Amino acid sequence: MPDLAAARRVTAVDIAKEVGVSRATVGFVLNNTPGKKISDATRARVLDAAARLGYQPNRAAADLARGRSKIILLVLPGRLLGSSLQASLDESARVLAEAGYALVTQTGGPGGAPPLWETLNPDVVIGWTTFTDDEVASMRLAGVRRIVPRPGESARYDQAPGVSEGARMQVDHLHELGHRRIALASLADSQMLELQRTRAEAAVRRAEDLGMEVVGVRAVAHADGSSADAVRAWAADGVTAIVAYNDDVAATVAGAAIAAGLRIPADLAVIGHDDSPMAELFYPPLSSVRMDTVEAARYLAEVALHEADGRPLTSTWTELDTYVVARKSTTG
Amino acid sequence: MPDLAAARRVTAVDIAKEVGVSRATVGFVLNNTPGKKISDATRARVLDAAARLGYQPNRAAADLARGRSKIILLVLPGRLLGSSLQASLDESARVLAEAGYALVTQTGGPGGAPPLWETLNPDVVIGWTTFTDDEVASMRLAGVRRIVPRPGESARYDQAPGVSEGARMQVDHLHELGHRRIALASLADSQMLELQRTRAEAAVRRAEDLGMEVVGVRAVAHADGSSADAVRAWAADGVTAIVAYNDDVAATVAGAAIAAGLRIPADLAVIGHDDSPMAELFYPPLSSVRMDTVEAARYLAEVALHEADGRPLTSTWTELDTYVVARKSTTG
DNA sequence: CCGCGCAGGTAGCGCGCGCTACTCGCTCGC
DNA sequence: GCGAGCGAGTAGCGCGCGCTACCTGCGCGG
Repeated sequence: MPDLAAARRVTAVDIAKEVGVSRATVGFVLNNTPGKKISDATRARVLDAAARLGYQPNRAAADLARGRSKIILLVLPGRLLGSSLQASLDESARVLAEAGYALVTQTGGPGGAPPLWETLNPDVVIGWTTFTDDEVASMRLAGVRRIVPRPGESARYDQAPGVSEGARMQVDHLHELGHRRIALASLADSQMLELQRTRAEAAVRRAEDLGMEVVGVRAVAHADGSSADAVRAWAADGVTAIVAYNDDVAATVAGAAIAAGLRIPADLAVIGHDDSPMAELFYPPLSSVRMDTVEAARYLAEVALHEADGRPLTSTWTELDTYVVARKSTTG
Repeated sequence: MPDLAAARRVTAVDIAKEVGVSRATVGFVLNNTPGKKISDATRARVLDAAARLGYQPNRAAADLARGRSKIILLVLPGRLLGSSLQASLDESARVLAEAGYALVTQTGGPGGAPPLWETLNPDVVIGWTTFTDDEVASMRLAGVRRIVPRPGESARYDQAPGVSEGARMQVDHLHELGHRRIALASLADSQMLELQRTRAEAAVRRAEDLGMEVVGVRAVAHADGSSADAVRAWAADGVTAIVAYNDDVAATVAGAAIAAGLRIPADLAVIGHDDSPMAELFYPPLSSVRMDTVEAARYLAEVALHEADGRPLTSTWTELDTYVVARKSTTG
């Protein structure tokens, strides 16, 4: 039964005993407490003992003493967000982990599981879009003190280039290809109405600036026949290209168009957004807009550390790089 | 500056003072401590005060005193797993939240972000597949005591019907449609080699039992030309249907086939796995295999509570319901 | 009328760590 | 020669909660 010995976790006291110093000294060494001079000899012995004994600080105790946890909660709206971001989030997590923080992401909006901030006691909660007043109240009640974007500082994200820039580029792309009469396709059952509206507005504005005609916005779902209806209406209306809210919408539209006997892109060009894996897998491959999510993820980590540790912010959200990935759904 | 008052969170001491009882009493009431008699009158006053003051127990302190956290970490292998599961995970989270537990899911395998169990101090870690010895060692070091599936109890999941049943159903479906010569398509760059192999073996075995010919397994990627090559080879080989590892693979194959001028399913039928949203959005819509993830999610919550709270297990993994969703990629 | 038992509490320790407030001894400037 | 100053460390409190060990008053049997 070696479990008897292994059962108790190694604490700072064990290290102190082992080395022959006080527990406080151990703490100072392990935390690199600034303003505390510990001789290199002692420091080395403590670190050695910690490694040898396999010391792991007790999170709960540390959190309690510190008065805050080292958890950063990222709230993403459903799976609607480009999966490329999901991927580069790993990078953020790595950076944060280096600073001792755990990045927990929660997807899914209202009606789903109860928000993790109620139970996780995160130090910072970061949202992709602004939070509703109810959500903010709930966080406050749960003791969350750092919220990004700050309640009150209204929807910075929605106004940021990263959000509407993609929509503009979709339009530019179609314009370059000679399209002059376009329509917008959005998602019917979405929690992301605000984001959709923001993008749609940006697209319409750009199209008008370029002298293009915009027939309107249509909500599309693949379950009912709404996509078939939409395609028919567009065809009758002389529309030659569709700006889709995201790649799912683009695929729905493209599928319906093919089913209706239209050729893509000759009869109807379609461009999506987010450059999800499906954009490449679809046949014909879908043109899409890719955002430099690596940069976004890096920025995310920076904001988190700024809030949690007070580190300085060196860059801004606006530097998000966005570009069109042209594929056959527009270029043939 | 009302922050001065609001800054300090409400603790059990505040409630005790407010009600005029000891802090211990407050604790007994709030935790419904079994074996402790508290009069209904006092109980009501305590609960009332707690609600009025907006009391939220301090997670860190509770975890410290209890000696364990209330976090359950679920480790999923990448985004490869059917997204339908992802959705019904909300249900598990809800059940667990009711019991006071937070369900945190981590996706992404080795090479990605450092595992959350190192920083989150979860009470239970649940994996979709078995963990490697390294992972188990890392968890042990981090102080994780409850691991599912239990290290040692080898790969129950991989042998479970839920995992290979789908592969068998893919084959059955193609057999029913009259196909007698099939091939398997798998993913090239995957962290899920074990799962792929398990499924492939199951598919081959079933096909042989049914007297079908299996040409072999080909790894396919959409980036290089491997899918086009594969389609050409299959066509030359007289293969009439493809069993794809998942919907992404199915889409890749279907796209390559269409590009090569083949008709789907007349010249080549394709069936995917997981019934991801893209299966429905693809044109032609892809037949796929759907697993009853709601049931899986419910089971997951049950296992978690069994490990954490010692609640009894009432069902087993084997009851996972699996069925084919037939669409045009096989049925025309 | 005594004492026993039990409902209904209370006092306070322990969890492991962060960190402030102290001590101690030695060097160095004048 | 002496104290100021500093490097190097220690004692121990406080964080908020779970829970054990104890305490008290009251009803009731003998």
